[in-house]
Amino acid sequence: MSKKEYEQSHLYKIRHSAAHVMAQAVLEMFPKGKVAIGPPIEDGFYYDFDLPRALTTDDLKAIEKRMRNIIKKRHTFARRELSAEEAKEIFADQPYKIELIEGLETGGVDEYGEALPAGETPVISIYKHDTFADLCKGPHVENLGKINPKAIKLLNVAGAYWRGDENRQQLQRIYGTAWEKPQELKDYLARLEEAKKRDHRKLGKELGLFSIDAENLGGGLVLWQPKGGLIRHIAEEFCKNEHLANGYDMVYSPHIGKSALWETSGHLDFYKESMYSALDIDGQEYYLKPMNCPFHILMYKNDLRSYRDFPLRYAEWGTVYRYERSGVLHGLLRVRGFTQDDAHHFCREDQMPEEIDFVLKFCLHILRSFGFENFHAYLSTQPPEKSVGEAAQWRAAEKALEEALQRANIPYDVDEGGGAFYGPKIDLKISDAIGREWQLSTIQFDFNLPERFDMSYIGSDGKEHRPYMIHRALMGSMERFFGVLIEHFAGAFPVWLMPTQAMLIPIADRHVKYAEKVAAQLKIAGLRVEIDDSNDRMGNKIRKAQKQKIPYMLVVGDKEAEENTVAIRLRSGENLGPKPLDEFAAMALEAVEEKRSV
RNA sequence: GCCCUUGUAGCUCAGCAGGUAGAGCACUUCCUUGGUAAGGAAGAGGUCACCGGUUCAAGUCCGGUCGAGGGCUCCA
Repeated sequence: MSKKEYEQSHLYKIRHSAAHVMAQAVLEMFPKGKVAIGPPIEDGFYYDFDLPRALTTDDLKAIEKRMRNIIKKRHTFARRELSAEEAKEIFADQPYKIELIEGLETGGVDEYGEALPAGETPVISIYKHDTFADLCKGPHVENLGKINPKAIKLLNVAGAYWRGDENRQQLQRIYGTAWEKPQELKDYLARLEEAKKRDHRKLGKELGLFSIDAENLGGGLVLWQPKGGLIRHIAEEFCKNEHLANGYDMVYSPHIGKSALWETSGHLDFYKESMYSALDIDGQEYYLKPMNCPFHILMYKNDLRSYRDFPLRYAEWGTVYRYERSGVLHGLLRVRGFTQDDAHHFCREDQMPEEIDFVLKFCLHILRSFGFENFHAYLSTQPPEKSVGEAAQWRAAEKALEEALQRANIPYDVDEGGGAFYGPKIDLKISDAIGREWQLSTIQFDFNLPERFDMSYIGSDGKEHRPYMIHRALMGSMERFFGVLIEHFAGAFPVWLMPTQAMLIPIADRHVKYAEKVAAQLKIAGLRVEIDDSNDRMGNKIRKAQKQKIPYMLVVGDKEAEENTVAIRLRSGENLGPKPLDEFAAMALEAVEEKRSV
C-alpha cells in the first residue's frame, strides 16, 4: 500500500479516530493536561501530551481500558468548519492548539504544522465525538462502532519535542496501534516479537559476532569479534573482487588530513558539527575524516587527466568517523566509526548516463549476491533553494538517474527537491525477510567538490573541462550492512558467509578420530569445519550447533566410520541421513558457490 | 543532547518494610560413551556500574557521574 492509498484507507481512519479517543481518555484522567498533535502513522498512531507528571505503564493500561469503554459507546464523529476566532475560543486553554490555529490562520501549514503545497489555503475544522473535540481535518470513521475495541493496544510512552524542535517543550508521546480485526492486532504483535528475536544486538551477542564496549572503549565504536570479522572478511573479499572485475581501482587513504583540505572541501563550513575536534600535529591542525571524497580527489589531481582516462572509478573501504549524538547510537545501525564501501566515479558528460546505468546495475548485483531481492528507490531532485551547479547539469543528472531506475525496473518514488545542495541522488532501500525497509545504497552526483578543488581534464578539443563526479556506496557501511544482514537472516546466514559451515558431531569419544579425518578432508575441499569433541551427549551437541545456526551438523558414529559417510542434519531440522563424504562436500560446496542457504 | 525507563556472576534474571549476595545456562574437574534440540556430580566465579550522602547497618533510600533501552532530532 502506498502512502497515498494508506491515507485514503479505512485503517487510516480507524487509527486517526483511535488517537482522538486516546486523547479523550488522557484528558479525562488529567483534566488539566494539554494536547498537542496525534496523527496516524505506519502501523498505528500517536498523540503528544503535556501532562503534570510522567506516565507509567500502569497509566497506559488504565488509558487503554478507558479507551475501550469510550469506544463501546459508539459515539459519532461530527465535523464542523469554523472560523479561526471561534476555534481559538474553543481551544482557549489549549496553547498548542492555539499555535496550530494561528499557523492555519496565516496559512502555509496544515494542522500538524507541516508546510502545505503552494496556493493551498487551509480550512479550519474540528471533529467532535462525545466530550472531545479536536482541531482536525480528518478523515475519521463515522462512529466509534467502527473501531474494534479488541484490535487496539497502547505500546509505549516516549519523549518528543513540540514540533520536533529540541529547544521547545518536551511532550509525552503515547504510541498505540489499531487494526480492523483482533487477529490483525495479534499478527502485528507477533511481528514485533519476531523483530525482537532478530535484533542484531541480541544475535550479535549470542552468535559472538561483534561487541560494543561503551564503558571501556566508547559508544558507537564496534569490535568485530572473530566470527563477525570472518563474515566481514568474506563479504569484503567477494565485493572487492567484483569491483576489480568491473573497472574499479582499489585505493587507500589515511584517516586524517590537514584542516586546509577540509576547508577546501567545505566540510569545515557545512559539516563541522559531525566532525571530531582537531588534532594538533606539530602545530598544524588535522581532522579525522568524516568522508573519503577529498582524498580521492587529491588522487585524481595527482596527475594531468585526459578525457581518454574516463571513466575513472576509485573504490576504497574507507573508515570514517562522524560525531553522532549519544542518544542516537544504535547497535551496528548507527555508530561513530564505520567503514564505507565507498567509490567515486569521474567521467565526461557524455559518459554520465552510461556510468549511472552501470553503477546501479552493479549495485543491484552486489545486493542480490547477499540475498536481498526487494528494492525500492528514492530519487531526490534539486532543492528549490540554495544549490550549486547549473540547472542544465541538474536536469541531465536527474534524467540519467531516473532512466537508469526505469531500465533496471526498480520501483521508485521521486522526492522533489529532496536532493542535497550539491547534486541529485538515488537512495536504494531493501526490504528484509520480514518486510522492513533499510537504506543501504546511495548514488549521488556532486557538482560542488569538482568546483571547489578545481578539478579538470583535457578534452578532445585540447581544452580544460570539469569532470562529472559521482559518489556511491553500495553496502553503505560495513557496520550497518552487517546489522541489516543479521536481522534479514536472523543470524542464519547463507552457507558461504557462515563462519562455521559444518559441525562434526562424534557420538562417542572413539569416533573423534574419524571426525578428525573427515574434518581434514573437508577443510582441504575448502569448507570451514569444526569438531565438537566435548563431553556432551550427541543431543546436546546438536542443540549447541543448532543454536549457533550452523548449516550442517554431521553426526559420525560406528556406522559412518565404517562406511566413510557422515549423517547430515540441516539447521532446518531436516535429517538427510548418512551420505558418502564426497557427496556431502559437493553438496555443501554447491551451496557455497550459489550463495544459497540450506 | 533532551524526556521516560534502566544498570546484581560471561549470559538471562531473582533478591525490596534497609540487617553481612542467589538461581538457571555457560565455564573447570570427575563420572558417564550416549544415535538427531539439555546425562549426572562437584567446583570456581560478583568491592551488587562508579562516586558521595542518610543510617548502628545500603544491592535495597537520596544526590551526582558513566553506561544501556524506548523515543525526539539526525543519518551510512
